[in-house]
Amino acid sequence: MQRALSVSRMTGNRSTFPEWYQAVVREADLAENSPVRGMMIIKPWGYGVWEEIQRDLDRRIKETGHVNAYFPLLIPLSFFAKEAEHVEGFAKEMAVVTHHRLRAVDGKLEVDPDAKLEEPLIVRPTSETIIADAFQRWIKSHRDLPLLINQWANVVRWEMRTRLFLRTSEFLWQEGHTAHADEADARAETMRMLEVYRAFSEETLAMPVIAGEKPENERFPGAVGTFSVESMMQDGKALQAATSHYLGQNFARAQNIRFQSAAGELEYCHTTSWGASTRMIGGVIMTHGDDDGLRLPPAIAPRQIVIVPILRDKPEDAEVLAYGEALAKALNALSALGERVRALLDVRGARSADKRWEWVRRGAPIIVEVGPRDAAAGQVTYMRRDKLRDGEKIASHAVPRDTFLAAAPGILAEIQANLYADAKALLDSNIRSDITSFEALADYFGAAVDEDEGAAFKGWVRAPWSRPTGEALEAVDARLKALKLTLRNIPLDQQPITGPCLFTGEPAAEEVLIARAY
RNA sequence: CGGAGUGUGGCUCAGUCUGGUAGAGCACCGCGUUCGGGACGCGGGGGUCGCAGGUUCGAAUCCUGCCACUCCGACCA
Repeated sequence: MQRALSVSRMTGNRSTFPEWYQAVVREADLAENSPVRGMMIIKPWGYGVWEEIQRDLDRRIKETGHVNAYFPLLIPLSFFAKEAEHVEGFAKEMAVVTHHRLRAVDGKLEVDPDAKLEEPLIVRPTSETIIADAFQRWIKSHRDLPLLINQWANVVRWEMRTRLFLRTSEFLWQEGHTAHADEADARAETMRMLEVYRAFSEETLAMPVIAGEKPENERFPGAVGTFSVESMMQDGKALQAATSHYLGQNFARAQNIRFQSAAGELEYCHTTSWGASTRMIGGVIMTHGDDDGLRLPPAIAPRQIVIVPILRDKPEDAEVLAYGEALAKALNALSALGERVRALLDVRGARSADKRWEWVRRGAPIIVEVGPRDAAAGQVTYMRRDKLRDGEKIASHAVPRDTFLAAAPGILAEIQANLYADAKALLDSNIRSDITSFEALADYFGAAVDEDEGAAFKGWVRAPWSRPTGEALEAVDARLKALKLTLRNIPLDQQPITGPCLFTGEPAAEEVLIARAY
């Protein structure tokens, strides 16, 4: 039997995992590269997934008291200079607009030197500075606080090396920006949104994560504290799925965001920012995909149930189509996972077998076939994308139509839960906390760092450490880098410390998560 | 920006070493037989062989330069 993908993700050869990933993106019709280097075209099925992600995450953001607004795409260069670490962190990847007009010379367009901008404009890599500028004007009194704003937008970061969804020069995201009267309130906000991301990742994306604080060398430029949710991909590498930052008063001081307190004093606000992007789609692919293509959690599947009619260019086709239409209508009237079921009757003129496999590759959670026999018997034949195969055989189930209608919402919920359980099992069984020395760490991940090193799957390590800072932390980072490892985060959910610091031998303060990362 | 590799119909590639009328499979279009587990037959459409120069009677093939893409690093959501 021919398989959906020409490459398998689990061949034991590490270099094929990226190939498998690319094959899924292509075969599932999610996105493709564009004429502009590093910028992707998100195709309708991929964008449909993003719309479901937006819808669910937007609801969670609003339920926690935030409102949406929109700020400009272009930011005056001088705004970035106001926060030293911030500009330093983004300087190397900013796209700059310097002119506002072209002119035609000998039939060719060129930049008009007379149209040079007084001040260059930056295509936003993130919007802290332009939003801070607005906050500075909006906030006068403690009664204006907290100010809780979210923006859905695109941003541009001129990346050297890009990968569809995981790292593109332009990406779509939401960025939350809030201002508070004091540190405690701002820190509570930072943690509240981290929890929103945790819940969203696990409940909606079916992607288990470990939430924690980033070590200081991994902080967002300009932040006092950065927190992340980290997810384990099927090759064992970690993906930072979302981040939440406590910015202290850094941006408030840089851009003069002040309020008059109840006591009449002028005080600087404490601000936060937090974001999640189209990268999460890459995470979903690498968490749930298999050798037949994508498997979508029902919560974010643009179509949760796809009905493929078995047609034969015969009079009985009309009956099959009518049967299918009625079934789609009945399914769309149901609710599952807290919202309306999204079902589709695929009436395109392609062969049934081709359509069926296309939906398998795209990851539709339930694929239903209705043919003359089903129509006559009042039944449906369906297959579940989470359990597509029984060995080499496709596992399909024929049940009475009413039975299926009654069961469908439950099956969708079960698929959602199954995908999560599988990913959770991978995560839980691949975090080692029995590594007690740096040598053992190097041993586990393999001292060799050449090309063909990673034959075996390597998970993550939780290890005690003394939370070094400054140069001591840089030294730790350098030692890890030699092993292609990074500090992911310091899990909020700490386990008992098992020994001294893995790096310094000093008494350990807490556990840190170590992994190879995207 | 470094290292490696690849550029030939939409896709995957052969052909390049050894210069001599541009090919295959898949996909696409038409007709027919099929269709309930990734169909088959017959017929068709589609490529200035990444770009620019050079060598040659003749270049996908040899030479020079450039460009793009992929993978691996550095950077990062």
